[in-house]
Amino acid sequence: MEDAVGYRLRRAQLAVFQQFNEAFAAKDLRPTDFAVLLLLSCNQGLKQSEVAEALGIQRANFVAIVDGLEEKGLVERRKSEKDRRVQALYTTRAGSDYLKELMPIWAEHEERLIARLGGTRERDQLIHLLKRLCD
Amino acid sequence: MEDAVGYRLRRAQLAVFQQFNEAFAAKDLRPTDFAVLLLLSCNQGLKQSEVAEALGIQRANFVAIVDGLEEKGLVERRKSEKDRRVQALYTTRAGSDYLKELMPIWAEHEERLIARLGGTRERDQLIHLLKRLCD
DNA sequence: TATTGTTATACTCTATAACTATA
DNA sequence: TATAGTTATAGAGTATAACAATA
Repeated sequence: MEDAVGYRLRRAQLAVFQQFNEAFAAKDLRPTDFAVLLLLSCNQGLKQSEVAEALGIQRANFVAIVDGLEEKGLVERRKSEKDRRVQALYTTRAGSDYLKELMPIWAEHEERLIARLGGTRERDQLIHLLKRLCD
Repeated sequence: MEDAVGYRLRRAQLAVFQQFNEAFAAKDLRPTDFAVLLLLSCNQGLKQSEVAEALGIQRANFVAIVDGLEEKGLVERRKSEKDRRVQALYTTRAGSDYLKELMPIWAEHEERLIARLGGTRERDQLIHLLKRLCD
């Protein structure tokens, strides 16, 4: 039981998300919001449904998340010219500025995790194994 | 982003829990229910709050879980003689019989995960790393 | 017909405070 | 006064179906 993969994953995820929330407490930002900003910053113009799928969120539930980020002025929806059905997502200037503030906090958060794991080698191993579970 | 520890943990947990639910679909059993049965089978008489804490569930939310298992006749609450405040939890005969049915399904589930990871060595590595994140 | 985004809705999970009975 | 279990409740998160606009 102690060594059940699912149980261990759940406990680890709980611990890591809690640490994330503590690190970002002053920023009023959920892990998902951060993930959207980070994803868009490297992939401007992704379709709304592409971002949702990339993060494992159903498109119906993703609407409110984008609404929130848009209200905060961090993200912008633009109707695609090629296909008028799709909303292409972009970070605003404010959004990318905000992300620049967040990156050091995130880097520190990841460093703390690496320290717990015992080093970057161990972190890489972990990521590798976690990816295998998702194929 | 692809390699953020928290993101990878979330995706992996989602995938593993989904596979668990598929494996146990015919059994009408959630991961948490199974965890309670398994934990009690090796630790009869644990306090309700001890089981809750062991599973990372708040005692207030754990009440309904025990209610459900008790209604199904799988688990039993007994007031402790030493301390009349505490509910000691035990699996019933039906509960341990049921668990015996579940164990092969669970074993198969874990085997599938081990296959994905590449072997038991990799599984042990993963468990080791996940435990480190929870200290 | 099929797809994208959306709305509405229900269900589960989680978090918090307050109550009770015991200690 | 403190603790174990309980209740109530509000807030997230998640799942599903149906609709409008567009393809």
